[in-house]
Amino acid sequence: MTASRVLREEGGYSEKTRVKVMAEVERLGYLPNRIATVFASDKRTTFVGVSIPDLGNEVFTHVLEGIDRKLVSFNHQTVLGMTQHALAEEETWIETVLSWKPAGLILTGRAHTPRAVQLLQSSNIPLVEIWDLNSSPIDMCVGLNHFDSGYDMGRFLLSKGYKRFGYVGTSHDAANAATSRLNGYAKAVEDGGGKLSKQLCLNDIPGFYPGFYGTEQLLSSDPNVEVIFFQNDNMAVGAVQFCEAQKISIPGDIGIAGWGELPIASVLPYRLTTVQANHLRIGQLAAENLLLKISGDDAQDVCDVGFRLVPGETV
Amino acid sequence: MTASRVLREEGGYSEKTRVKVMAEVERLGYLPNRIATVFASDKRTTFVGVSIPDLGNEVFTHVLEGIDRKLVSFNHQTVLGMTQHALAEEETWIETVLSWKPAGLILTGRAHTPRAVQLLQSSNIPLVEIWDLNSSPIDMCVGLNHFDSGYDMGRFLLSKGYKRFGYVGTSHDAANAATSRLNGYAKAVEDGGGKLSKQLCLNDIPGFYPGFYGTEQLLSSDPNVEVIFFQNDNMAVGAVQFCEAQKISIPGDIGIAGWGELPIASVLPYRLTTVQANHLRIGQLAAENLLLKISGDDAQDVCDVGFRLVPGETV
DNA sequence: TAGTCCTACGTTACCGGTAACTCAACTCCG
DNA sequence: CGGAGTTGAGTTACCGGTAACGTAGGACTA
Repeated sequence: MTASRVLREEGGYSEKTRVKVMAEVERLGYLPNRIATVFASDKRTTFVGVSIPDLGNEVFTHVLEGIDRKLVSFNHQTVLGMTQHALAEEETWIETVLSWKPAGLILTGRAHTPRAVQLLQSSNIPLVEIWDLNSSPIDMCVGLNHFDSGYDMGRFLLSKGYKRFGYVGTSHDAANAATSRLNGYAKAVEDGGGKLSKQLCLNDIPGFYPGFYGTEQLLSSDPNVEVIFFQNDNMAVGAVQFCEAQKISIPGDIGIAGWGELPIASVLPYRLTTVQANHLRIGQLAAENLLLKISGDDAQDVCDVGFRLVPGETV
Repeated sequence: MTASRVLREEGGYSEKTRVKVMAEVERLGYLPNRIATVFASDKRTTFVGVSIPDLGNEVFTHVLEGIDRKLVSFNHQTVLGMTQHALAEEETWIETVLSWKPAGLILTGRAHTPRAVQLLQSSNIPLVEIWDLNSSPIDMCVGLNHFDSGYDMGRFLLSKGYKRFGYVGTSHDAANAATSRLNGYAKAVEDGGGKLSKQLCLNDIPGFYPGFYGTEQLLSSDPNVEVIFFQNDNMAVGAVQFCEAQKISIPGDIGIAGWGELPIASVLPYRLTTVQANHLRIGQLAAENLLLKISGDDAQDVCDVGFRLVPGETV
């Protein structure tokens, strides 16, 4: 018991005893069994479950990095969950992770199975839903309004005089955030009297090459599209490469817009039209708020990190 | 006790009892406490600690994805550790993770602090060191020979007639694997009578933009360099963009070579000279071998996944 | 029919910490 | 100098599972 007190620096022991205990620790190469600690006092582990749709989508690696950096600096560990965009997978993962008594959870997306919601509520664990803003989260929420960002992009493109619009995305869509963007975009186009003449949902990750062949597909099925909004910047860059290869002039023949301001954008010879979203910041804020709740402090329930439309030279 | 047996499907109970137990489980919304299980029978958790240098380096997100996919399909969970390329950070992380009784560990890199090695050995936990091949691993190893890949690139570039060589990398270097490549490259250049006239180590992540400004720095300090080998493809693409912006012809004025065959390469209008390494495969193999050891089976101690030099049009 | 085995279920102790309590010795004060 | 408070250390019970063992009663066998 005295050794336990010394190791927890809880006080109630003399310096002489402390030295003796530490000497034994050293001699035995003693490593505490944290499992026993959690078990004993019905505490939680220092694990934080973090579910993201997948790592193939560059956007989420930035979010994850923001989360992990913050968690580590407060002595917590990230337990990864890749849900592959399937709510059923998420539910299974939540159940597993909860059985390990995590300190908290961070979930990407606001949609969950009813049973998952029930598990989360009854577990009473601090929880942050990230990515898509949710004004009534289960517990807390950090994100941005994807619908609005799509709507703003639609209005911006309309203001540039475009009439026939296209969209290319993938099924790798975090909790339908990209679909929200598409919906906002479609609404703006409709409100402004334009026509969303073609939209494509590829069964692929939203990377460079899907942007490349997605553009090819879209243009071959509807050559009259004047501007294409992509799920993210990497896809848009793939599109730009396709157009260059095909001698299609940008923005002369076609306009290209991306989303997310990914690293590739920084080395292009022109400014890509895109929406800037601070992915790292979402991760950091989510982890910060979670840590506040974990340590019993108050945290803001809903955090809107916002977005910024970047008018570029590709439209 | 009977309930415990039913839930573990261990046998030794009647169908009638099983139904009764399951009904109670349902009624109470009972979730087993896995912490108690681990504690009780001195078993291990289903966590696998995975340390990678950082997520900003795209290469490792692929490795991580390979690992996690495999682990999840065998009911294990990934506990992330970003060591930020610091052995001291790794040691701290190892100590923390070990105290949670993980089923196994996967570490990026072969260099560890002496204390870390001692902790790992005495914990007697299945362990895979990945990335750089190590013929005498602590336990197991999956990777490729980075020195050789650099050497081969050096020889290949020599065979193309280059005399003055450059290198641009970053300090974000997984366990000095990139440094091994540089050493191999330098050796080849020396052996072949060329001159490694300038090498740069940027304090940044090995991404597009560092490739861009790294090229600028290198060329301004030594304009006579004829070919540059980059830490990875993303940096090389940044370099290509820099050269296009400056109207420097590739491969006419300068040769560019990357490493790793990253996704961006698939949409470029020319084939980038690079080394192909199957990152996803490294992750999968590492997880596979680890799971074998965890379940008590034999696993290959050293796995060389190899590499393949891709002669492109940029040299 | 007695002895043996098997099945289904129950009992006990234990894993390694810690909360809550007890207690001796020492300090401090009016 | 006696009673109250403080300090450092020890004792006990408990967290929620499971290993190991115990046992009643039915089936099977010699």
